[in-house]
Amino acid sequence: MRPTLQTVADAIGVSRSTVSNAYSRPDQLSADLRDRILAAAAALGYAGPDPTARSLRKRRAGAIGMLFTASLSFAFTDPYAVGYLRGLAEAAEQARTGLLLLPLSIEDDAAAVAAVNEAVVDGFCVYCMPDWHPALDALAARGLPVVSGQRRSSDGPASAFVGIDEASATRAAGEHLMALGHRRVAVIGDYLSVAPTIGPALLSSPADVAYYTSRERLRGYQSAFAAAGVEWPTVTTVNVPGNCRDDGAAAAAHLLDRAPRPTAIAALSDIVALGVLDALRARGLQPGRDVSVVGFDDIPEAAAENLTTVHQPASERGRRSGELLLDPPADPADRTVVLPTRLVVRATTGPAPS
Amino acid sequence: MRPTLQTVADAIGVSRSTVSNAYSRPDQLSADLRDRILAAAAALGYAGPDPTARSLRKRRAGAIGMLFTASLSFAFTDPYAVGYLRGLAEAAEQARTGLLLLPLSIEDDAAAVAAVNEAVVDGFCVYCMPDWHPALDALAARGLPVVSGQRRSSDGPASAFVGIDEASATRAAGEHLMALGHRRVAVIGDYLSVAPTIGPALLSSPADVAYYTSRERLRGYQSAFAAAGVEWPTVTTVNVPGNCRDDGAAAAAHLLDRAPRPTAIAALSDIVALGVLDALRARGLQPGRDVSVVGFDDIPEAAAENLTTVHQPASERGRRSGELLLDPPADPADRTVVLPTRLVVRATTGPAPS
DNA sequence: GCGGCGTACTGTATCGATCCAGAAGGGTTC
DNA sequence: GAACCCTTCTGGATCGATACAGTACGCCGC
Repeated sequence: MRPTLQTVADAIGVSRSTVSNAYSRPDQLSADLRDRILAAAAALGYAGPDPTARSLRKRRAGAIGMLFTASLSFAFTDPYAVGYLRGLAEAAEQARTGLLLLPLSIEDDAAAVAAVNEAVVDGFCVYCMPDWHPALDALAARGLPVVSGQRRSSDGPASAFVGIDEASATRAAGEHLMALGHRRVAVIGDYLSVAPTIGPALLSSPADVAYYTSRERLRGYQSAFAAAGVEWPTVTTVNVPGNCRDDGAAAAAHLLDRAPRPTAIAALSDIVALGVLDALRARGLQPGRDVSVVGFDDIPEAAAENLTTVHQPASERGRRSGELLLDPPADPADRTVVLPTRLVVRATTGPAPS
Repeated sequence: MRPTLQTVADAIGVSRSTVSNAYSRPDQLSADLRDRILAAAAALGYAGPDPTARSLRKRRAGAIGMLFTASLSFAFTDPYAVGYLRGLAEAAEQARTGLLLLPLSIEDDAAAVAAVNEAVVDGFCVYCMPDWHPALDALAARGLPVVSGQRRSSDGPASAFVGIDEASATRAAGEHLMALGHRRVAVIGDYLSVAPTIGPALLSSPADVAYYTSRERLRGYQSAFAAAGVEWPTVTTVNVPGNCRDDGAAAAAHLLDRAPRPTAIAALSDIVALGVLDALRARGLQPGRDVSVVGFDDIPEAAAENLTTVHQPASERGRRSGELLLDPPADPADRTVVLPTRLVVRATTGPAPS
């Protein structure tokens, strides 16, 4: 049997509490006794207080949980998500806190709920989860502090927000397209339709989208387009099941292989936008001349491929989220952080072809 | 006060055990009673059994710990590490297990040890840690299963290995350089000298390096060079404090700004090799013609920049590590997995200039 | 009518620590 | 030398659950 505090205590004839103090409160006992205790512990192969038991008694887990888009492994394929994670990890590291990534299998909601309920953490960060996901309800039920990047009507008072103004970010991008004279436009994004398939989303309104980030970004485009007289029903929306390059290319095919093709394509993420660029090149079309393309996020690859996009501070978003979670400000007003975004115009947007 | 099992039990006059069974073993009580219990729990705001207490009693944490190079946030800047993490996350997800990233501050060893001792996990994965790091001793003391990518003399019997044959991987790369006629060669890597500074490492032998991965990779180069008559003392070694592009460029400067400069530079990672390429370009030198450069890892950027490198399967390494940790094979022989590597010759190596 | 059996639920022990009120002992103060 | 303090250590209560042996009871067979 593995040794416990009691084992060590018995070995040298002191009380359990004293051994505990030897580890956790060295000022509570003489240096001499402490040395003897640690020596005895080493001899017995006792590695120090059991973290689980300690967590139970201290009511502190020493870790924060991270709830991520769909599949956990997927998070590591998106450079933007990696940037966010880096920031979050920085904050956790600073506070000497672990970072628990939760397995959220997309097919199995019950497993996701179980993951939330079994997580030994002091709080949660939520990032890019569809609004309807049952894990979010489970999370609210646990009553732990939550920092989210998406507002949700049912958010409790313990919930904080760190994010950007998604709608005004895409409004700027939309105005850019309108100013260039584009009138036949399309938008590609994930969670636009319920079914996880590549194809037209047939959205009567952005409000129908059940995923905060996509919904808000669509709203921004909608208002920019409307201001230039381009009404929503004339805008083609295409859904992608995953936020990845291949899906972006496949979705673009739906738009490019029909006439008349749109003169501008707005993707709700850079990864998807890069896929659109692939599709253009495959058809001998030049981005920015034949078809304009806008992304979102400004990941490193976007600069490398000269993609016009909306910049948002990925790692800072993660870092601020972590800080807010680990050290919540007393004033509720400080629990909402809106970070700045900016339109980065590069080579993939240009005047609409006449 | 937050409700507990007892609160719910008292509310409807059953025992604590029965409420526990309602959640964990539904077959142990009538469906009717179970419904009443869950209803009462919902009314009281009880979100289900406390994960910490459950972990203590069940002797299972439901998470695996990850010990990473130096700083946690740093891990997310290296595409190879991200690939490894993706694989590990995949395995964890499959097993419905969380992934706890531990904060290993590089300046503060005591904090790192504390992080290991306080981690509520069922096992650990170790990746890219210097051999001497005290956290590794703390880890061994905890007696939990460990899967490591580096062999260490003090590894316990519970320890498994998933990795590559580092030395033979670099031997292949070294032979490639020798076959191209290079005789004045240099190696850049991290942990080559004790001090975390950019500069010559002054290594009398690879055996002096206290970091498994770098040591083995150097050994491979040493043997390839020696076979071609290039003795170790004539090889220049340069240390980089961090595994990043800028450090690689700065280290290359030490080699390129003196005469005679080496005709080939081997970097122990792609990230550093890409920095070397930057330094070459900054001096108007052409990689593969004026100076040959070899990397290690074969990250996506390596292909994009046509870097000759050694491919190793990043995410598979992570995935196999996770699988081995979560489902340890009975036969100790199966606890060692050596994955294949392969030299990928691209444009940054060429015949030695005469 | 009684043993045997299965189902539904109870109650105590236990997981491995920390908290905290209090006791023992030595030294200081007046 | 009584009162007081400080340091050092103790022991019972507690954190919130699960394990497991045991009880109560209905039902079946004979």
